[in-house]
Amino acid sequence: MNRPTKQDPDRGDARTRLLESARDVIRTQGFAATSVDQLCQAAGVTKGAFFHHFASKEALGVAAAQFWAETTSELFANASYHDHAEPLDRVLAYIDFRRDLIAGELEEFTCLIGTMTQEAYAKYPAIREACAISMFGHTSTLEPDIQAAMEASGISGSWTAASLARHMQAVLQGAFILAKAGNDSSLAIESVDHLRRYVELLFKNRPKGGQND
Amino acid sequence: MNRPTKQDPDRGDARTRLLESARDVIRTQGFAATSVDQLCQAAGVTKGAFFHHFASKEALGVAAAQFWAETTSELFANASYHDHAEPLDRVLAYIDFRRDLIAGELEEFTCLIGTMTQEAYAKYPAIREACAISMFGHTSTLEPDIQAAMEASGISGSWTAASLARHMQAVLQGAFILAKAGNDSSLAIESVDHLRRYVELLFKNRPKGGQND
DNA sequence: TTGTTAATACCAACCGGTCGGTATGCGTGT
DNA sequence: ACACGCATACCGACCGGTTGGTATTAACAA
Repeated sequence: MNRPTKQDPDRGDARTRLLESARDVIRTQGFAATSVDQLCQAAGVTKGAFFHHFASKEALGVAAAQFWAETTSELFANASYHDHAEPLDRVLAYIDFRRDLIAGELEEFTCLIGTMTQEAYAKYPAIREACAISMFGHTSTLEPDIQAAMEASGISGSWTAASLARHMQAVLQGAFILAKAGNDSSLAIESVDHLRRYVELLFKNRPKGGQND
Repeated sequence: MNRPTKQDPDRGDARTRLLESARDVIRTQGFAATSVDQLCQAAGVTKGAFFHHFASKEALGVAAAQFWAETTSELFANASYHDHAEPLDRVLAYIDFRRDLIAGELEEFTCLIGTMTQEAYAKYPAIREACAISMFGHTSTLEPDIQAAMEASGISGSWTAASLARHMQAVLQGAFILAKAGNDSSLAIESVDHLRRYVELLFKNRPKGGQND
């Protein structure tokens, strides 16, 4: 149980454990259905510690979204889908990577951001904002590869690299919802497969150097 | 304020108003964040009336999902996208219809089922089940047109009509989440446009009578 | 090295208020 | 007469948040 130092001011042990617990519990139960007491029990800390680190339950939601953004961006930055020479291959490898992540229990692969967004967008604007930053921050990392693939294929259609990146995110989010509704992870994989086919079709049947749409 | 009669046993005035209020309030705030008192106030009834019609808050969630399924299936059954000779045109017209529904405020076009599924899938199995019936009940209505379009185009790929119908639903659900995160309905429209392009590409560049994938 | 001060991390008990749910009474249509 | 639809009043449990306080550490002076 190491304490933070002046060189590392924030980031106490209790704080991290609370954020990890928040990620796991909120992902399964949702934000509103999760009580502060439940979070404290899961993290093994007291309520006093909770409100020492977070001004409110909403503030924890914001911090959890940021924590999610940090940890997942690290995961994607270190992933091997970047190791392809062709930009289109990197995009397709990203989709394969996301597909492979869909394994095991629902609580382990679904997205905290998507779950919180639905509950928070009207009631907790600060959480919605943090979710937006996390979500669109991630999609923006996909844009360079998509853009390069478009240029390599001579595509200049009515859609942009940014919009395709966001659409890929939308498919994943929707896939998670269907998996939850049907309680079957293969429903999510199914949609990711359709997404991969879409990207393949987009870049395969291009008119050389012309308008695509 | 007409009361229900013995000839018209269910569907009392208070019950319907509660279900309509549940649809509107839960869609914006989520299920867990919505209190029974709030529902009663929105419907203009007392708590006694609430628990007269619904055994519990969870039972209201189930009834709200069924109510949603009834009203939306009526909307889709009467829509004009069925009035096309070619099955592929009916599928594309369905997508256009869904696209046109995305207008106005978020609370008016987003999906109650998708919202409730995220919160209920682990904590309220009965609600999850009701959401699954509503969601996949709707996607199954799309299958005949997709199947007919596949046969008309001689497509027999690695995907099925049912899976494409579910993928269309996934895109819509994900599009709603992105719209909520970015607080911008055009983010949803953008994804629906990608979905339309996918369906067009699927059926346009077919090998005549051969394997498509 | 040691004593002092200040800041931080954390705890246990508790607060007013709200939660989902219940018990019961009462007016109305049949 | 009486079943039904709903209102009023109320309950114990739990909610998010606050309180006063303690243990640990860093910073600095002697």
